[in-house]
Amino acid sequence: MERYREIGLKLTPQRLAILEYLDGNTSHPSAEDIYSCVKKKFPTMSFATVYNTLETLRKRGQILELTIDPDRKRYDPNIHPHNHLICLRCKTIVDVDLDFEIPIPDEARKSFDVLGNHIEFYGICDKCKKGGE
Amino acid sequence: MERYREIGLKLTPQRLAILEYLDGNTSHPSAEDIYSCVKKKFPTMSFATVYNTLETLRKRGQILELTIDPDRKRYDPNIHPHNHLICLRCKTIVDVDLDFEIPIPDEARKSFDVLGNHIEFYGICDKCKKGGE
DNA sequence: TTACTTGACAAGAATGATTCTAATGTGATA
DNA sequence: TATCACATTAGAATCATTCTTGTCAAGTAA
Repeated sequence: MERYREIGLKLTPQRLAILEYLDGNTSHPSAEDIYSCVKKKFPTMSFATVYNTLETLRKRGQILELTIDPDRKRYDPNIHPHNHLICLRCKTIVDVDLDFEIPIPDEARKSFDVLGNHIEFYGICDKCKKGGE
Repeated sequence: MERYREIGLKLTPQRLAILEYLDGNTSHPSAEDIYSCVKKKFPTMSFATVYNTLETLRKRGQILELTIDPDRKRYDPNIHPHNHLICLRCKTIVDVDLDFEIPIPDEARKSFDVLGNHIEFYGICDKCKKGGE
């Protein structure tokens, strides 16, 4: 946790609660998920604090902002290169840790500095397969 | 264009204008982009019509809804399997047509019906590289 | 060609995620 | 322990998207 102070973050109780919630969390929570959980401990917690903290962490490369869910942004504290699989029905996201060798296409390199890539797998999870029509 | 009638779409002038705008369009427009262009021809065009039409096309597999842009949904009339590269600054999206063999990981298959995948490349485009700070 | 039916359209309100504002509070440092 | 830069709060504002309701028109069949 000290590493956060080292990158110039003030460690407020609210931030620590958010960091603790995120630490090791593989549920790819939304801002709302984080807010409603941390609010239990800090009833005066504001949505703005959640968004501010997430943005600060993102800018310092401590979390990933995922765009795979069409309804809302999702956040991932695992910053090692990995990929994701989302259920198109319930929007559950799971990690896909296999490492694929994706060559950066010349076509792309011509006019872009390509910084990275991310593979989105999509499908239907078991739960939705059984429950849903 | 007749193919749209065949899949049960009523071909209204508004829809034809939207379809014409999308046909061969590789700019990955947002709903706003589509609206503001088509509105020139149909000044009474409503946003709801754009969204309704896009949703109808999507449900029938005639367009792709892209989630790669964190700010808004983007639409792609090219439904052949392909990937995308986005500029993190200006959100320009270009097609990456190379076909990668992405094996569906067992880990994922265990608890999901995996239906497909999509690779997002991200970087900075030449224009932003020069213009931006 | 006409009338019918179903689905599409328009206008604007509503929703909901996210961002902004302005006033107040507080870690970290010296 | 005082200071200051930055964080927090509450609530308003924004903006993409969806919904509602009344009207209209494409496609079909007579």
